Amino acid sequence: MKQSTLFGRTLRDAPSDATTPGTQLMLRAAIARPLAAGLYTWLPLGFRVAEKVEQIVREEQNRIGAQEMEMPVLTPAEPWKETGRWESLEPITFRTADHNGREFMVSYTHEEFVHLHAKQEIQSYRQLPAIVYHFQSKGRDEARPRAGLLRVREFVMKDAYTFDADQAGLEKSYEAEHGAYARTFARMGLDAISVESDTGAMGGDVAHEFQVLTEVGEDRIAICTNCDYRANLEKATRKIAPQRSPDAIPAPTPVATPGTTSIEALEKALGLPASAFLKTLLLRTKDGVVAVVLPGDREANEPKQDTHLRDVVPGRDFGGERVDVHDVREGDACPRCGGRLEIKRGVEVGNIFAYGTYYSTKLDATFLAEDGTRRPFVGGSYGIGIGRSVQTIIETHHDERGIIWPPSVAPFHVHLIALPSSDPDVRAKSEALVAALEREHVEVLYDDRDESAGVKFADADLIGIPLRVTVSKRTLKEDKVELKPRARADAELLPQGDAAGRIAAIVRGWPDLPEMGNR
RNA sequence: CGGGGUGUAGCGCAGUUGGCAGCGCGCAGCGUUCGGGACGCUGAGGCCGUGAGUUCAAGUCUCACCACCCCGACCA
Repeated sequence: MKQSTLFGRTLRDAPSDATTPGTQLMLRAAIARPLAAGLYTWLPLGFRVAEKVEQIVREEQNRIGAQEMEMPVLTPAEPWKETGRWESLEPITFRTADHNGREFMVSYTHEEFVHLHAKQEIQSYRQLPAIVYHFQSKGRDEARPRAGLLRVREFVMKDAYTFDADQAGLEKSYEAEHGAYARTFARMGLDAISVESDTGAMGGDVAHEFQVLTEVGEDRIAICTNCDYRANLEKATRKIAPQRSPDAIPAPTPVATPGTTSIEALEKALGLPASAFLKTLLLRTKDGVVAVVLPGDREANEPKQDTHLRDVVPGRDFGGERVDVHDVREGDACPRCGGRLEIKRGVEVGNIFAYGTYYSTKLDATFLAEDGTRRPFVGGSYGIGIGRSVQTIIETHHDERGIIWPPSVAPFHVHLIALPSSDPDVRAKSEALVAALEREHVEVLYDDRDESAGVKFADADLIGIPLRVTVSKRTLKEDKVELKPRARADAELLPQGDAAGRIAAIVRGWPDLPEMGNR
């Protein structure tokens, strides 16, 4: 590929609204361009990366026996209505209707439809377990897209769906996907950790997110410094210190607190720490209004009342259901081992979710079991955001000059720089080397532009292809070419004659490369 | 959805009390350069986000709207 014809130019300055380092580099290196808020176009360089990320995901799904298929972007309303999601997803989905008024949703996910297919294609327990997956665009009407490709309104997601005959089967499939995810992210150079996550409003039993810890992440993860407990803050809990015995505390007495409507004000007025207070929040839920009582130092809402009670002990002085609805913070005790919890930011690059028979019972998706009864499929779904993964790779693989792609996902293997490209000899030798490398299936971006050395090197550092090969008048004088890995500071000179072979050997030695075929 | 910010050339920005719309980079042509974002000369490129209003005169003042970004809320 000649760089002079590349569609997409590098930018010396990042647009001023690009805030994260990765977003700035993504734009500067011509990976993708914004089209509207939360909508991005992959430029050729970025598209190549996205395809490699996809291919790695594909290979790891195939490895566990998952079968690739594809379901449409536009989905009919009726199945969504059967599961109740047509209504519940209303605020965050794009909808449309055809000319006859039939309603559609831009696919948000595909549980409903894959279940309908499973119902048709799988008749017997003998056909189970089954795992299918596809790569498909998802639409989400995010109120606030942010940070380049990290949070967008349309993105390609790999989503896989497992179908099993029973809970034990589901657990096996879930484990298989969990392992596939670990291999997938490791291959693309992402240090993703698996954390316990909230199963959402859908109920369900078990869910994990694969999180890459980075400052630009929008999720907060509680991590135990002592054991392997790791959970999204949405799900995280803590060990609560035992309470003092109620017997030591006198009966509650009213304390006048006119105008004191916040815990902060109470701390000042009564000279006690926030943790000494209880506060009540009224939450409007679909089942009516619910009162929640929390320790005063958790959350920041303001109960509106001008009298407070002193010496109140939960259980003794009031009743109610004990539920875990408070937040967890840095320094809290690990619920598992009592160790210290740290809070870190992370990007959720993937999630896996065992929902059991939630969808199959609603959609009447059943199979004939060994004992002759009809049973609902026991399922799970498993997502990986492709664009978000690419952006996260950039966020975690760069230096002050530019991107440093892991070889497995780099847009090209070699960036070959002719210096100067106006020199006929340099040009001829460069093109011969490009041809020799391509014969060895090495992917080469050939900088044939009539630019100064500074511009070419700066672009090479910015674009971040793993190997930089320089063919110049200077190196040719010694009958050599220069090889410099992007990730290292030092370069070496290779004899021109076996440069192609040496470089191809390095590329073949890289682990984790996806099988892209000839390109 | 609440709060804040920004809209001027492809990108980064300046534009004074309202008085001919500018700079740097990039782009085109010519020439000199050629190992870390070279230099000279010449040039192209603008619905100043949109619409009303005030004024002799609006990039600049007023109002409304739109878009984008940031914080929060919401959300796989």
